[in-house]
Amino acid sequence: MSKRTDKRARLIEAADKLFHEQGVNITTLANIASLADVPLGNVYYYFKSKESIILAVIEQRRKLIQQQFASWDVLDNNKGRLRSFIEHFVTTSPQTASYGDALGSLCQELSKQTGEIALAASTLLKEVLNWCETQFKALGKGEKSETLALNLVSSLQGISLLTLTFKDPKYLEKQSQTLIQWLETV
Amino acid sequence: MSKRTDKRARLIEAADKLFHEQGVNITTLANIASLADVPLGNVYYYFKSKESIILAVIEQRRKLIQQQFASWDVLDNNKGRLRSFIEHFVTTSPQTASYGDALGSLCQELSKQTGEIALAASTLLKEVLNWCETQFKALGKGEKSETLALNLVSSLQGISLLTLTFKDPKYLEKQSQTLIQWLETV
DNA sequence: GTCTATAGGCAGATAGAC
DNA sequence: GTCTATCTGCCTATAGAC
Repeated sequence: MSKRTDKRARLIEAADKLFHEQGVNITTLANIASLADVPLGNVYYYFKSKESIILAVIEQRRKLIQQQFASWDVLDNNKGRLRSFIEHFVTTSPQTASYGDALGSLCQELSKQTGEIALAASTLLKEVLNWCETQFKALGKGEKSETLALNLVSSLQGISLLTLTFKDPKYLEKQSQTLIQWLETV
Repeated sequence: MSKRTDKRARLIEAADKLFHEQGVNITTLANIASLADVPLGNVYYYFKSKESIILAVIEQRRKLIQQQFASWDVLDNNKGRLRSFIEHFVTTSPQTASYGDALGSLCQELSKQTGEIALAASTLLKEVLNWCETQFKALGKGEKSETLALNLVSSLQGISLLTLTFKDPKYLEKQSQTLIQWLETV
């Protein structure tokens, strides 16, 4: 791996972490450069603007999401895939209590901006919805699959906001149990 | 009404609008002063800092929420109160598609900050949860009331995020219908 | 009470030596 | 490819005339 790739990757990783923990708008290029241990002026060799870093972070998140889905897609059990999706929210519930859901926070913040960035963020959430819909279809839910996917994703996003607001992972843990039970009844 | 009250109220109203439409962090005191038609330097006669404006906006939102609840509390029909709450989200769905839910956006953004402000925002959402729980108790749901309130509020907040992300009020409209049906079954 | 002018600091972005 | 120094502009906040 070349140095170019290495530093670039470190900057994206640092930006992703800070965007999640502090928010995109508050995070400065100096913050990112400092965390990535890259001199501020050097950032502009890898990214032409803050906006292009944001886009790179979105694409990084896309890869991460696709990897998670790929790791669950190998499961034989149809409902097990959706259970894994829900349980993943429990795994990250402490971070969610401190900083919110990474994807939800990003969409919330970027959707108020105009242009390319808001669109890019929305396609991320769309991929999540599509994957869930695919799982429900594999369960034979047919036309209902879209609605079920919408219910699942919005429920997890909503409880993530409450978990952040009240700074308590219990909200997410409890709602996940409810959703796993719900999964058996639909 | 004194001039003091008038200008102060205009500043709070302008800040509330801009915080919702752009986000708290992006909004500058110059933006607020301009929209309220108050000279920038004069803002500091009414508020000692940006933080104190944010707190004033939160308290303004609290009054608004309490007024809405009071207007629904006069309804005789127990379920009708909760239906009014849900239908209110439909009424504001176009704004939600553009700027997100006002309360949810505020909590999302402020919860990542430390200190007094995050706490103040969380008590707003808590009041909403408490009101819903009270309504479910009036319906005789007893111990289940807290869980039901949590389901209702998180579902509305989650779908508000999707509505914003995909810039389409339909998400909120559809989910509201689902929730009103759900209300009959619980 | 009101408003202009501006201080002081920090943001994004660039120039140019190495 | 790398990094220091810095430009330019905007932000919060203040000073002080009226």
